[in-house]
Amino acid sequence: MIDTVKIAKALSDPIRYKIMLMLAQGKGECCPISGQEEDFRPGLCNCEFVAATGMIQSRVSYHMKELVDAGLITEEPRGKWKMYFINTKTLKQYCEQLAQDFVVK
Amino acid sequence: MIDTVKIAKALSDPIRYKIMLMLAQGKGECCPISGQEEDFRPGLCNCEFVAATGMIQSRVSYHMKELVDAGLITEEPRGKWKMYFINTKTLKQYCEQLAQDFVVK
DNA sequence: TGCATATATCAAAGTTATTTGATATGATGA
DNA sequence: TCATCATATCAAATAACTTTGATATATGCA
Repeated sequence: MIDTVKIAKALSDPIRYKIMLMLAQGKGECCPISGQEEDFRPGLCNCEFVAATGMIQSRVSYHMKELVDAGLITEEPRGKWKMYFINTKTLKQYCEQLAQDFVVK
Repeated sequence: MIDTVKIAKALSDPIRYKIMLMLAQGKGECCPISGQEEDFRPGLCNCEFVAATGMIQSRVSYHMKELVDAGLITEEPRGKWKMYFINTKTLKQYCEQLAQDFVVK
């Protein structure tokens, strides 16, 4: 069962929302990821957000953790980088839960 | 245009989420509203939440204002009471925006 | 009018979240 | 191994949010 309030809290910060948007767009410029493989998924590393937002690294790290904890993104180590991917499944479940709780009566 | 982050913030408090659930259920016991009229909409007054949650009145009032400001509920004075109604339109727009921002790419 | 009830607002206190700077961990590559 | 780079974690400071108790406003009714 998803934690609707926790997901809402994760989405309730403008910086985290922007990070989510960047992940959804999936356009990275910083780290060497390729898009030719069979199982390619767009992902971005921590330093991508540092570059794009001007925030210091520890601040980005804190927000990434919040998003991971809420299940909105997943992380995957790649060498010394860590790649992040948006988790559309959680977003879908979140919307479905909202619909069930509030709309469908 | 809806403010997605603001709506998420309004939904990110467990008390406000509970209030929303109560409004969606629309089962009031405190104030004299009838369900026979042609244009009847289920609504609840402030004191309903005070009774159901044990919170003091000013606290409920604060949270109702947060929900109203986010557009998640509407309010309507009825004599000395104020009735609240869930605004499913905003919830719908919120979900649509999430889908557009994060899922549809 | 005067009293009771319902809600709003305010300031102060309490709590939680965010930011920063420093330091630690862990991987890479010379 | 050693230096470098990317990320994580921590403690302290700051900022934002929530709660409370007191008071104000407004309506309804005797």
